[in-house]
Amino acid sequence: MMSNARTAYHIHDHERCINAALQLTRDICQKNKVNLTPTKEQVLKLIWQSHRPIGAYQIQDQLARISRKAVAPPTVYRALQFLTKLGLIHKIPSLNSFIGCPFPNSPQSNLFLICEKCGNVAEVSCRNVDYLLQKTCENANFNLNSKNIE
Amino acid sequence: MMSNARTAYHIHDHERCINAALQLTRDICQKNKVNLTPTKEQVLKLIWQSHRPIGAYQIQDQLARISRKAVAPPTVYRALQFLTKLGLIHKIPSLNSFIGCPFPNSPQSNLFLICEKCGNVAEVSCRNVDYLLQKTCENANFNLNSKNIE
DNA sequence: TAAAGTAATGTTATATAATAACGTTTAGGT
DNA sequence: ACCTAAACGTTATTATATAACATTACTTTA
Repeated sequence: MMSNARTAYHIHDHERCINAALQLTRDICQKNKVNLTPTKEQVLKLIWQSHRPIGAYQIQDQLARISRKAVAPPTVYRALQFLTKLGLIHKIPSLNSFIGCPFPNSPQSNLFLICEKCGNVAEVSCRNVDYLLQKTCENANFNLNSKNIE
Repeated sequence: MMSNARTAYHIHDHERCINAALQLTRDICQKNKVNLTPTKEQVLKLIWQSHRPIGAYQIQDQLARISRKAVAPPTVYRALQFLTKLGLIHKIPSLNSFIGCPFPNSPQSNLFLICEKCGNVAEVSCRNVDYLLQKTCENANFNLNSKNIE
């Protein structure tokens, strides 16, 4: 089982989280031959500023403040789509907000532990869960393509 | 394992689904000593018109047509909240829409199988899945209060 | 039955989230 | 310098959800 629950809910050196995410992001962009523009990188940083998911319009505000100019929603949503496609961030549908993926290279489990107290979200990747859900879907004659567990 | 996948994705006598849901709803309202008003019942019926989840504003349109008068969003959202609290319907966050619960009395699993082809949604209640998720959360030192699996 | 209380509904306005459509800029490649 | 494609900007609009307050309707009881 892979999880960032240990760090996500506890005090830790968050700079390391950010740096790790940035490094992974650069690697993955290079591998995929796509261009991580300043705006996109900034959006990623804003998402990684904490382990709390952030909404698109919060990102918009902060991005506008940092870049000292108006930012329209499409700018933000473009970056979000870009990052999502690469598996670098996830949308948490029930919160209409976005969280950085701590292990974008691993087979995506998309199992999120949302803390009701602090609002932080940890991600878990667990073979057992994946396997059981796969089996459960097969039982229902259902072909599992993607999943989201909150 | 409990599931309505057999019926949900196949041709069946849907009147039976609707009647069963209505009967269960009336029972549950009586048991909880709450008042199932005509509007609320109508909303439930609209949700149960198919196994495809329906959005609040689709409900609004149809409700307005049926009752031959304007219906504002709060009317719909109030009914939705009422039905949700009783476990009679569920919101599918990733679709911003609502689906009838086929077994509102059973311990809620909230595991939804969303068909990418037909859009129909089946619900599954499975002890194994519940148990494994519970365990997984415990491993992460996490106390599971509610879940949503799509 | 009148008054008071409470549950339900109506009404208006607004907040929040997301996308469509189209124009402009900009960074390489030739 | 010119072309092209990707990225970004701009304006407008659609979709989803809730806040705040007024009104109605039903119930209970003095």
